[in-house]
Amino acid sequence: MATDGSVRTPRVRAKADRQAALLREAARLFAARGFDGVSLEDLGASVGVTGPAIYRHFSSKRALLGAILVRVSEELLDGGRTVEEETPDPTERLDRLIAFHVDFALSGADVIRVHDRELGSLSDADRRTVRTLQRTYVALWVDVLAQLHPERPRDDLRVRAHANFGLINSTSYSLRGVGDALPDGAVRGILESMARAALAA
Amino acid sequence: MATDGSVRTPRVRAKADRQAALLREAARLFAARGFDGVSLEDLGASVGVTGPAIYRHFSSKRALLGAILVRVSEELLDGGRTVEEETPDPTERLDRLIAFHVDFALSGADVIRVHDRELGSLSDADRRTVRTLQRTYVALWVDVLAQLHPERPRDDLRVRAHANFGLINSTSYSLRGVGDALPDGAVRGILESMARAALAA
DNA sequence: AGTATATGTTAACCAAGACCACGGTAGCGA
DNA sequence: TCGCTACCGTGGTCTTGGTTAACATATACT
Repeated sequence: MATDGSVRTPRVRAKADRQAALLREAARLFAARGFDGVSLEDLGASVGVTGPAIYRHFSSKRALLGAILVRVSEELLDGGRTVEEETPDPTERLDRLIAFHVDFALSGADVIRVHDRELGSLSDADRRTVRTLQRTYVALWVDVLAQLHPERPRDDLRVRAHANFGLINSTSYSLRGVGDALPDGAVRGILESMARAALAA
Repeated sequence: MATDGSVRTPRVRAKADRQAALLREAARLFAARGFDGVSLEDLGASVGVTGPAIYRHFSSKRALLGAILVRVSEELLDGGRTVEEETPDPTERLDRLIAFHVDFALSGADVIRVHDRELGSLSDADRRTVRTLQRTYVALWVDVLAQLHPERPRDDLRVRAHANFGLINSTSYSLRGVGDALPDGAVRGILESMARAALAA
């Protein structure tokens, strides 16, 4: 019998599934109506349980938001680190960072939207964690940019990195009812070329 | 004696001042803590008045938010229209639109932040109004871009316009504790050159 | 001066919603 | 089969906060 953390029985799997469903639905609802705009009752209903049942999976509503934001920040940083390790050449590394971030923004628009919208609703501890992960991710971009533009001060590059995120993350806003008219992948190409041009300017 | 709408006496001026203060403080607080994160008591206190007193100036909390967002959307559109009328040449017009929007974002970071964050907290009527103003403003950008890139479909250009807004509006997020290290006006220059490059790509 | 009106205050009212306590049920090992 | 435990539903508590009601005051016009 498995005494380690592997899946043991339908019971634990069911629990894991429900947790995953809660995280997914919470991201969707928070993105659409905001953290305060979603009641636990609503959230529970959208995964087929009542409100208080959520406390079997998360210790509070804030903790649930924390789980979402910490996870997305980690995924972002992990992806960025992978690119960093695999791509020594700065020019190519920047390209791959852009591609990764665009991909991330397009596939997880909900989560991205919550990410830069509901930071203030976090517990202090979670907010510190997320902020640190974010800062590290930004630093990773600033490092590449510093290699490509050694003459520019780091503060300058930080502003550019943030502007770049704003550009790419715009999809989480604009795709509401527009992007569907464009062929699949077209948005990706547009954003990548715009980001490259903006960062090279 | 003035029977028209002009300022008559200290009374009306005081009222106008208080209204203006409320709008200003509300924008600041909503930007910092979100619409639901600010109570009328908080807001009142920050202008030297109790919570319920706000009802002498606005019919509801939502109406107050509506006033902020409608006003900013109108200012944006007005500014855009002025540029449109005064600048026939497309290249120059785009440059001036960029300069105007950057200026707007830098001077009214709070309002910008609230603008693309709390649209969902509006009454239906106000939301329609704001959306219409927004659409018109976007169309104004798409028109210029269409002159410069006649071969591109309008949906393509709309995505570019939104990405451009995301880029420029990023200041309302990133300036929290970064931008102060840069000389005044440096951020403006960075954003303008990035926006130009991104839209030309 | 005297009255009406604009603007505030304080004290309720009320709904929404996060969270808790209790009881039931169903899966899991013996 | 028999408990044991995790999970969930129901009902309730308590706080927060928007909104209204009743009352006070100062201003502005007659």
